[in-house]
Amino acid sequence: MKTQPETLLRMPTQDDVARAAGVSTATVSRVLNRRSSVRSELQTRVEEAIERLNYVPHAGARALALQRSGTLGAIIPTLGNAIFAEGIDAFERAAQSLGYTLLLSVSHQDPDQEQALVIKMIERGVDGLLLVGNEHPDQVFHRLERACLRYVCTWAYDATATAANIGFDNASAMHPVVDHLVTLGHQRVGMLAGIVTGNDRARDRVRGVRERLQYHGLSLPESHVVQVEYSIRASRRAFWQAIDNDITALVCGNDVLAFGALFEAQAMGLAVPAQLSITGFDDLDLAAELHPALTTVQVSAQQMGGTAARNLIAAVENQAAVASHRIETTLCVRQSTGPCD
Amino acid sequence: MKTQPETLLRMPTQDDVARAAGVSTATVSRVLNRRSSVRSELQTRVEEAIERLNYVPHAGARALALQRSGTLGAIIPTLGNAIFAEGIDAFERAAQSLGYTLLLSVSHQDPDQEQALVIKMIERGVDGLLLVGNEHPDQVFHRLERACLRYVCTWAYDATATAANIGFDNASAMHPVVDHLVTLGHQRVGMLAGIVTGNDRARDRVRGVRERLQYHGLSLPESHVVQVEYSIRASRRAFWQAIDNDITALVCGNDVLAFGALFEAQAMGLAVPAQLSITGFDDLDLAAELHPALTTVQVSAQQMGGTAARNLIAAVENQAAVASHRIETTLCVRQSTGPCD
DNA sequence: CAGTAGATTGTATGCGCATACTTTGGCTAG
DNA sequence: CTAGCCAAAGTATGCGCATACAATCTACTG
Repeated sequence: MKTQPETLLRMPTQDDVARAAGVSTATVSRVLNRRSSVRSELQTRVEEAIERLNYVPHAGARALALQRSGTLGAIIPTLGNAIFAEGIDAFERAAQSLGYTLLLSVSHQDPDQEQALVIKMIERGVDGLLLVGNEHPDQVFHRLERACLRYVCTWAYDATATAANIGFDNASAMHPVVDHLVTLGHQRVGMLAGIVTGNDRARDRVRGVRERLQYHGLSLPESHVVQVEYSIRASRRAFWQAIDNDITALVCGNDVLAFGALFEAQAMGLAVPAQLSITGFDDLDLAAELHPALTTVQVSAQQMGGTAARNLIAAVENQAAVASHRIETTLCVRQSTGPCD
Repeated sequence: MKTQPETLLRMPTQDDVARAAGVSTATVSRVLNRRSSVRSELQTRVEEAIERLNYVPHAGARALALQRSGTLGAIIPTLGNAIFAEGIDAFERAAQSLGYTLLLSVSHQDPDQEQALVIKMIERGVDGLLLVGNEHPDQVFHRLERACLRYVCTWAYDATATAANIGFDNASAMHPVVDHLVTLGHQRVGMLAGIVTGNDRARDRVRGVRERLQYHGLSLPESHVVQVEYSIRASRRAFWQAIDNDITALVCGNDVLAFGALFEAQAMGLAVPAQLSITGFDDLDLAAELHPALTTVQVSAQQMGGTAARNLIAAVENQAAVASHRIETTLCVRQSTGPCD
């Protein structure tokens, strides 16, 4: 008694549902999209058929007909950095709650790669795109504009940027750090920075430290800035180079670098903060738990990711421009900083 | 002299390219897909037109015509856990290098949510799907089978599982840990475990510890197992409850819990490992940097993610079943474990 | 009771692409 | 010199869905 026509050979389509429910495909579509009234009897008949057949609409076909995909894209430098993972987690959550799916790609800090990924995203027809930082190849912006694709640059806030920004001012976020150190009496400050090439956030943080030191009549010579790859290991190795110039305070471009500096200092018997003050940036969970707990700049990646998703989606759905948003940062003073000598 | 017909109103289509190059759409398609020979003169004419118009193929339409989307999906519990972030990073990288794009969703440990996300993934027409763990609602498996969708369960390896597994045996990975502790003379062992509900990995780790202790003639009573949410903070709070039963060694279900235990012990003046040995699981970067460095189980999330992507894609492209793969784990003995008293 | 606005439902079309099938043109073998 | 063949290009169709438009049916209004 095998009378199933075509089992498993093909995913059921709207047409199959229509036939099973004894209605037209238009009615099925209407039930699915609730954009038009359908007699409740037919409604349930269709719903039952959908259930029975395990029907699932085909997003590709939908995108083709609707000219919208219901997806949001994100291109980030890496997932290895906890702060990006956290931001993307929030971005995905907000997107999901508004019915959008996340397309995620990782550029590994390579501009060419990033450009290729942007094209991929356009192909995929994402409705909105999240990028990290304001520094991208011109071609990237051209293509995005050309495709009329809404996008937002995150992790940075620059009032003069042409792109929508959702983030914080990486330079001025460093000012309170410097103020804090100067108040504690520090005069010779060094910096363990992230790699600056192609990374406006890292560069702006260095700039912020330098400009604020100058404001206080101090300086941050190039020789006092050491660039390090993002890892505790690398940071530990670079630590000695960074404190070469008998410095009393070390500002780190992010928490991971600060962790490395702290561990290395402790391992070598350099007392923190008695002999050296150390600061971080990001306020990762770990920062508050260490001994001494790390003085650092807190920034809500959660809020940033969530806002980015919501603003992008609002822009898409209202045919409007993406709204920029400045995220606040806060200096968390803990025990890794103390008075100079 | 404005003679551009329809600028920016519409993305260019294959048709526009064909017209611009003076060929048919079929030829454009052939150039794009290189599946059939085209005279080199036409080839370049088409390529120039593509370049000139900034043409980008529409993935939705492509998926519709090809019945394949060129995307891989992944549904993970959270990105907040560094080890998942690392695994997904590798998964994405491998997928990207083979021409696939990643669709990522986060279930936040909610089975209903997960099921809804699986349906979303089917809608999106992903060619393959990565799940975490072997424990999922029946409906999830039914739907995946029904959709003839290749999928793989990661972070676990169970030879008896029906689904393809790419991961490690969470229970036996714990055996060397127990052996190590027993060799050091520990008799009373406690465990700080992850929340076990709906999490077969966490449960298997507890089981592994228990069965191995029994193998050594020891035991792990329920009262010696404390379940904790994944965070240093939560771990610190639960620490005292966990070592209540004058235990000499504390096995933690993951590194983050171990970090919390270690910090709390140190903060309260409990010497590690002199008074208490602590072990972790995952071997996060931080584990090796702490003082004392953490004895933990190393597992290559990198390898797991990469293998998952490659096996999924191979299965898709060869119309074959997904190959399971067992990942090795290694016990890294460091300084957080020592002889009992 | 005829007529009509309004509510439902059905029909037909196009979204952009890949490809089966068809046509064209250049060659070779007989 | 011509039938026959192969390569290259074009034509036409369908993938699954949403929706404009057409058709039908309902319930009132005058």
